[in-house]
Formats: sequence, structure tokens, C-alpha cells
Amino acid sequence: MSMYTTGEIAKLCGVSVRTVQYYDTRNILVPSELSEGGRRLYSEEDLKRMRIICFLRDAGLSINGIGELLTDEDPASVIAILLDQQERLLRDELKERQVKLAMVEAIKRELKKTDDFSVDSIHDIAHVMNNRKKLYRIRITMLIVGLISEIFETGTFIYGLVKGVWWPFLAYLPVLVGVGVWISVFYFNKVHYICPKCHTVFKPPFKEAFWANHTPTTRKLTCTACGHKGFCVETCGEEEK
Amino acid sequence: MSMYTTGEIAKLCGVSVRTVQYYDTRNILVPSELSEGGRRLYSEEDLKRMRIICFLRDAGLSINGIGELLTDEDPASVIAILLDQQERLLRDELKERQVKLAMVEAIKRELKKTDDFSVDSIHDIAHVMNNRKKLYRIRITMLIVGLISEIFETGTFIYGLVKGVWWPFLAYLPVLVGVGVWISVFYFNKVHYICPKCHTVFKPPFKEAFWANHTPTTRKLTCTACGHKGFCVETCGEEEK
DNA sequence: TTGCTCCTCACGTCACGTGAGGTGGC
DNA sequence: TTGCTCCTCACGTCACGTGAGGTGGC
Repeated sequence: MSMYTTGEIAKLCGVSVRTVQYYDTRNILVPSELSEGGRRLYSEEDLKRMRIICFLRDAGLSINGIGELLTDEDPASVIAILLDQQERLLRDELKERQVKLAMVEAIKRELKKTDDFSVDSIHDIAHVMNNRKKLYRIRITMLIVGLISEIFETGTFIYGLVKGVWWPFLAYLPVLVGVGVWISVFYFNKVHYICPKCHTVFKPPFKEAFWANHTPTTRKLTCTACGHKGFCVETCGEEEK
Repeated sequence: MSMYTTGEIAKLCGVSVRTVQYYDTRNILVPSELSEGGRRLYSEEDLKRMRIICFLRDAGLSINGIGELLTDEDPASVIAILLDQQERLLRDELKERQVKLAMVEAIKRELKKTDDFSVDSIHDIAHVMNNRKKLYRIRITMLIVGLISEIFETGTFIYGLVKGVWWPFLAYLPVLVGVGVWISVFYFNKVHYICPKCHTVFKPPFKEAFWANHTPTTRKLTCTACGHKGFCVETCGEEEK
């Protein structure tokens, strides 16, 4: 008997008047009566339906989906499908935001290292971030080769101490030096640097790179393009498959 | 000297031709030349700029934001603001999806318990989910009161065993019964049931509810509205502040 | 009579996708 | 000459928000 106006339905369901009107135009919730003046009048049943709509909307279901559900003759299977779809969608969107958040945080970290920022610095950051995994693999390879070599050296040394036989240790010494040289050549052959001034990716001469002052991610070099001398971010080659 | 066409830029940056054109109309990336036939021609610098745009876009920055960044005279502070905003936005969106995902999963669980599904069942589920926390608090209160009472009983019993003095145990017995009755009355006073047939929220007579067959979340009752007898989902009262 | 609520257009949102119908360039 | 690429409109997306200008109902 007592009917609700648009505004009352809106207030009871915590939405705007516009939303209630919109659901009418979309045929999701058509008022069961109209006043003589053309105003929408909603019944108790309509309110219940609106509550269902808002509940499903809060779970992120689309208005189209809710509409299908409310008109279909087999709502049980429709809602099962909708919920499955929605779950997959939400999981995808979650993963997407997580990836983007990780990117934003990585950019912020890189920015902190950057002084003398210009728009081109972003290009450098993009380059470094894209090649980070490759650089990581190169460093790991280096580390493993170095470690194995170290283990051999230590082994022959201990053998010398215990048995008094020193020739394996001595014989291994030149090999150790060779491995060291090979590691350095391998590394500087793979690795490139980005000039903080002209943002060119360049390859310094081996000798300068080898003796240069450095931090874990940068090295003080002279840019081969602009001649600027300063700490350059380490990255790796262009070769992309 | 060598210039890129729209399609080349698109392919190099992994976007559609339409996107490249769109960035032109939005003044984000205007080609530095036009051919006589009116075709867009992009320089090496343009390509670099496009790469920056795509990189930032992949992190979720808006085209407007990227546009500001690329034209502002103080890009360093603009990007800091943009990244902070973006981080907050992404965290908010993450939380929102997580809440929605939890809702979808909860609805799916409730649906599995529901047999004889109709659209009104969703209304019941919404009701149950909204009042779940309240119901949980009521049950916890019950449990705590019951446990304290149990501890007292056990205490007086052990005292009786050890000291041979049984009057505290005997004196506590009627209190225990009283607490039991109080708990039951308190519980059935707070709790309501939803008829699976007519979806009315009703309150059964105490006697029927007390002796009724039940599961952790339902109880076999006769609906006071439609007379249907079956397992009704337990929920709690309407009183919302 | 005066507020208040409600009504219907109609445009805007965001970053493009998708044709339609026409043309440049190898 | 024939494909292929590119060009410019112009509409559509999703769930409303936001006026504008007018009216119903206490």
C-alpha cells in the first residue's frame, strides 16, 4: 500500500537518485507504479529487488549481468556463471594492479638514485628496468664461476696444508688468474653504461671500466658520446630476441 | 634523417596505429613532420618519447598526467607527484578488488548451502552476510559465558575430590542450570531465522527452536509466515544503528 | 506561496576500438 | 595496376555525475 518515492529508495539503499532513475531506464528496476504527475512509485517488492541489485553491484557484478539474472528463467545457473566470471575478472585485475604497483615502486627507487633529472632519465630507467633480469643473470653466472674457482683454490690449499704436497695449489694459481681475467672480460663485454648527461648507452674501454671507481649499480666513467665524466648506471646490451 | 611512419612506431612500441594517432590528437606525441600527402612522420626523438610514454602508461599513469610531465618546466616534481598519486590509487584499487573478491567467494559459499534457489535467495544471503559479524559476536559472548560457568563447575568438582568438601559443587549446580537457561534465552532472543521458501525473517517459539534438529548454521523450524517446515538459516535481528 | 523533490534531456568521463569511406606510396 | 598502409570522421564503451530548465506535492 505505502509506496516509496525515488528519493526514499535512494536513501534506503545508499545510492543517488540518479542511480535509481538510471536503473529504470536500463530496465533493471522499473517502478511498479507511476503517479499522475509522472513520478516513480516503488513497492515493498521493488525495494527488496533494489537491495538485491545493490548487493550484487557491491560485489562488482555489471548492471547487464544483474539484469540478465533478474529476468532469466534459470537464475541459478546464471548467477553461478556470473560469479565465476567475476572471480576470474577480479583475480586478473588484482594481478594487474600488483604488477603496476611494483613498477611504480621500482620507478620511485630508481628516481631516488637519479640526480639531475630530466624527462630522458625516464628512458634510462625504462631501459635499466627492462634489462634488470638479464643483468642479474650475468652477475649470477659470474658469481658462480668465481665461487667454483675459489673452492678449487681453497681445496688445493687445504690439501697442501694437510699432505704437504703443494704442487696442485701452485699449478692451479695461473688457472685462477685466468678465470679472473676471463670473468672480467666476459662481464665488461656484456655490460653497458648510460651517461647521466646525454643519456646515451655506451661501452667504455676495458681498461677504464676495470679500474674505475664504482658502486653496486654505477661506475665512474667518461661518456664516449659527450665526454661527460660521472657515475653511470650499469645495464646490459641491446640484443633482444 | 630516416623517419618512422605511424605503423612503424606502433609496431616498435607494441601498440595499435589508432593509439599512435590518438596521442597526436591529444598532443601527447605530435609527429615532428608531415609528408606531402598528410601522413605522420616520426623522428628518432619521437620514438624515444613514445617509448617513455608507453613505459609510464604501463605503470598505469593517465595520458593527461604523462602529458603534463612531458610539457612541464619542472618534470622532476611532476613525476614525483604523479607516482605518489598512482601508488595511492593502485593501493586503493587493490583493496577494493580484494574486498569484492572476498564478497564473491562468500556468496559462492552461501550458494552451495542453498537448495531451491530463487532470486530472493540472494536477498537472504545479503541479509546473512551483513549480519554475520553481529551473529559471530553473539555466539562468542555465549561461548565465553558458558566456558566461565564450566570452569567454575570443574573447579568446585576438583575441590570436592581433593578436600572431600562437596557443598560448593552442590551449591553451584543450580547456578549452572540457571546460566544454561539464561544462555539459551539470550541466544534465541537475539537470533532470527530465514524461511527458505517464502524468505521471511521470522522468530520461532522458544520451545520449538530449543528442541529443533540443527546444524552449525541452520535449524529445522516451521515458518511462522508460510507454515513451511525445513532447515532455516540462522541470522540475527534487524536492529541496525 | 515557498521550499523541496522529482522530472527529462543531454553532455561528459577514459583511452582507445571499430567500422566507413576515401587516399598515399611502393 | 594492385595490395597495403594510412587518413579523418564518428559512434561506442560503463555506470552513472552534473548541470539546465521545468514541474509536482506537501
